[in-house]
Amino acid sequence: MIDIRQMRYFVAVAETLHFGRAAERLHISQPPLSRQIAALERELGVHLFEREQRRASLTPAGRRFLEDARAVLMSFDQACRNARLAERGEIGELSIGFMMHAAYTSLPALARRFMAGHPEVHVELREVVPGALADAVLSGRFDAAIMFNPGPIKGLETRIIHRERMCLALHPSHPLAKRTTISAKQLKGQPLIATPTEAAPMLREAIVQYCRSGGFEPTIRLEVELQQTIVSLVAENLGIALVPESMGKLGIDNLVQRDLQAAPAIEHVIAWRPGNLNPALRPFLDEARAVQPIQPSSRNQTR
Amino acid sequence: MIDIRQMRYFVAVAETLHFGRAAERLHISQPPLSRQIAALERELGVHLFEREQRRASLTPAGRRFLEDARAVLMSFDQACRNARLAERGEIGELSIGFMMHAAYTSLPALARRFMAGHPEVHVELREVVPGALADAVLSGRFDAAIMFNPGPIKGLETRIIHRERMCLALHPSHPLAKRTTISAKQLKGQPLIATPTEAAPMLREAIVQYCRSGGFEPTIRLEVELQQTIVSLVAENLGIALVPESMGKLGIDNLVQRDLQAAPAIEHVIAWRPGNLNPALRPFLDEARAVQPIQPSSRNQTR
DNA sequence: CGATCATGATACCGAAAAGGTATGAACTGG
DNA sequence: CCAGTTCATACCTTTTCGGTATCATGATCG
Repeated sequence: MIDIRQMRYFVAVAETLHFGRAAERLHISQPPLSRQIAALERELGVHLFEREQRRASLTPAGRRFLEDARAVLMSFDQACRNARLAERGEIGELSIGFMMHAAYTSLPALARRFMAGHPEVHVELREVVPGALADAVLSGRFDAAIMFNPGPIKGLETRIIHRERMCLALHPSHPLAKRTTISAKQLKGQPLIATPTEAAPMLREAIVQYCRSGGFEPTIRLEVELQQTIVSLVAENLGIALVPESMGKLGIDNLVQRDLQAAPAIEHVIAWRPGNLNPALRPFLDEARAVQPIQPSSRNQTR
Repeated sequence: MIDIRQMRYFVAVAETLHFGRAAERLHISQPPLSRQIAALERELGVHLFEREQRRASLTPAGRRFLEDARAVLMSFDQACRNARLAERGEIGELSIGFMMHAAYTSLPALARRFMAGHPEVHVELREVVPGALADAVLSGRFDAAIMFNPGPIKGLETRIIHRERMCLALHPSHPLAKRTTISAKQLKGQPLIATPTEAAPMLREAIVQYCRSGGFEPTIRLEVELQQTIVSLVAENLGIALVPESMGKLGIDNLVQRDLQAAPAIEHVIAWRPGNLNPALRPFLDEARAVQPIQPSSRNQTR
């Protein structure tokens, strides 16, 4: 009968694609590992690895099984942890990743509500650059994360919890600061400050798209990872930036914000891995429902 | 080390609360089972059962573990099945439960779209009385179901896919048939035909609520399980009924529908068990997103 | 109240399975 | 063609599992 150990062995081999190193990682010797994998393939009736010429690789069925096996192992381990935590009355620990923008918008209310309602849960909040959040949730590093809406990602469930418009941040002395509303065309030729694609892909994409709607490719003069740095640089008059409106809450001197015509909106979502058995996750997501953005669906839903 | 077999044993004992019968179900004798459970408790460091005087019962931690263990076992078995299916190129089988109302509204488009995009998936569609759907999904009988919105249910994720108003169905000769719009008050004293609470709790609830808003308790003269029967009986002039507007699509003779003032709306949701590893489920849910009801959230979401 | 029954735990044994070492087979690369 | 790498096989030892027999405890009933 197939058991969880064989799954662990399989994942180790699938991740290293090397029986020797996988065995090392599992603290067993190589021959038993080979035998267990062979037994697993025999019992499943499925070829998981392609063994051609000293190089192991996954078959399509193996890739499928790797995905599932990872999820099963995480659930399995979490189930054991849950039992121990439940025994001690600590219903759980919850680790939430978020990007800086959330710290000024949806996160504070959400965290406050949840922690008030669940005092026995230890909550870990950790700020990370937006681009790293999806992977961190998938790998189990975080139980949930607040990030820009990345569209559908395999293995992630998301729900929109905040939506805000972008605006233009600039130095008070900047010529464009005289206007109340600025159109995309007027940005042509202006030196922009923005995050690199890796740090916040969706935000960067929104900025580029908006510029294209004005008929030009944006000139990104400076790339910096942190949003705080972007606005400080704008306040130093080193360029202008398209930022979410909530950045105004930073209260930075020598910085003004102006409306954009047909301003692009950017959505914050809460993302989690379905199948995550952390008992504290579900109530947290339920709280997140309550802080949903201004959109009729949240009024109409009875849930 | 804890393994999947011990989890299976635990679930069997937890479900029967009887070591002897659990052992029988597992096709082993009782002593090894006792030993495995004891080992599991020792390795977890958690008391799962309260053994007092010939009666085994679950501790709170045991209940928690039972829930998780069931989910883990389902995922585990599905992972093995997935591997076999993937090997054969049949990416999957998907079984969908639905209530009769969905057959005239959201289901046809959804099923057609999904099957067109996933010809290799074998889809099983099965009609069931609405009240049985939630349990059928939780038990794994169906991968997903289309039902009336039951509000939050532990272990179920739901998404609204259809919303329609209720209307009044009556025989053309009925006095109320002369009016175009009927208020709740005017229904007072009228003999209603409706489903019993067990068959369609949410529908029944909506009807009762609407009558109360008219200041009276409804008189349900006839209770029948099937919606088709309800409208036939109305066509036989045995009473009137509050039914979803889409029932008109049945095209029944001697039946007319009239608008209700402040008509209650009833929502259809698609429900599934998060953690269900069936590879065909995710694409099906994605298709379901596309047939979301007339509500801004579906227009605004980029996903 | 004592005999009997029901139920889970313990003791002990043989069988199955897991892991370890040594070694073989197949391929690579100089 | 030989050394090196990498996975598979052979064989042995240890562990673990399930089975039978039996015990301890509390319930049930005449």
